[in-house]
Amino acid sequence: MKIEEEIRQKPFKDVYTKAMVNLLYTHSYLVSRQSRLFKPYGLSPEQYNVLRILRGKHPDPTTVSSIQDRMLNKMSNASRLVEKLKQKGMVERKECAEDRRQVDITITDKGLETLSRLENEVKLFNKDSIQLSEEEANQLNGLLDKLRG
Amino acid sequence: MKIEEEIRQKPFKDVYTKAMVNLLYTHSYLVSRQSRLFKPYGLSPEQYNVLRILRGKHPDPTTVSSIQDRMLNKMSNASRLVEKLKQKGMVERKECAEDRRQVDITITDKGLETLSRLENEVKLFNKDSIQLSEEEANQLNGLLDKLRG
DNA sequence: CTGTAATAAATGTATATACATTAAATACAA
DNA sequence: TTGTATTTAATGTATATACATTTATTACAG
Repeated sequence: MKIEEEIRQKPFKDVYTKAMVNLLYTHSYLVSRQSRLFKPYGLSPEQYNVLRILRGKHPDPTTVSSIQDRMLNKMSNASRLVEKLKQKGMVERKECAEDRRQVDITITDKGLETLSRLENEVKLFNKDSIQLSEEEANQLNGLLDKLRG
Repeated sequence: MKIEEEIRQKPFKDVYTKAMVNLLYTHSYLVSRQSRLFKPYGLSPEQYNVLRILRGKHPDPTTVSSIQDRMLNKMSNASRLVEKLKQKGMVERKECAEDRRQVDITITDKGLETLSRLENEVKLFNKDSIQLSEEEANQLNGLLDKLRG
């Protein structure tokens, strides 16, 4: 459905304002769905993302600041997200030997199992949530990459 | 920059997962910028959006549920956002005569003035934040509308 | 070496999202 | 008309974002 109908608004005067609103609205649509997907696993979308970052380095650890760097939301708070995951037994934390300011985070077996149980479901979910052909999805990726300048 | 570089990740195996991550990342990029834009005016991005909804109906009032309906984030909480705007003197609240369950919200002169001071700046901001040609921005809007099914 | 700057992580606070529950008013079927 | 269901708004709680500040450690200029 066109964005103007979805939020019951009169047509936008300029295409950039419309694109901004459209991006915000589409994001909300996707994240609401994601929350429902992850809920049965006791994870939020951001916690899931942190687990994926950690799996990418496993069995090597990742420092908190390196997690922050790779997070989708740069303004988020890796320190607190890691704490939540630790409470769930999905990550381990230990002081970094070479630089005692840093903290090494490693994903646990439980974390890896949770990711693996989610893997297929997430893949289907992503395809199902994005009602585009592969070619259109590629186009979208190109436009988003360009958009950010 | 390509999304894989921005979050230092290996290439995505499927285009839908890449599009999902790209949308989440681009949203975060835009909202972080928006927060900085609105901050000097004492508004959050969502509060600004609610003010715009109210201006669309002004001088008629809008009920809380109608605001909720038009919000970009359907899971948000119009009731609490209205309360914040009321504390800033930008909206008025009064019981609806025909249906006493409902509450009529009206934007105040102060709210209208704030929007009007922001108008040009926001327009420039949107164009500046979305580094696309008009044609590309139209394409993006089409893809986002289609994506949501 | 010493002191200052820079860096890493944690923490504090305000706002917002996600979702469940409650309270009041209204609609509507029996 | 009465009782049940529905609707509207408010509220409670957990999580996350945005940003400032603090604390500990390391880097590095003098």
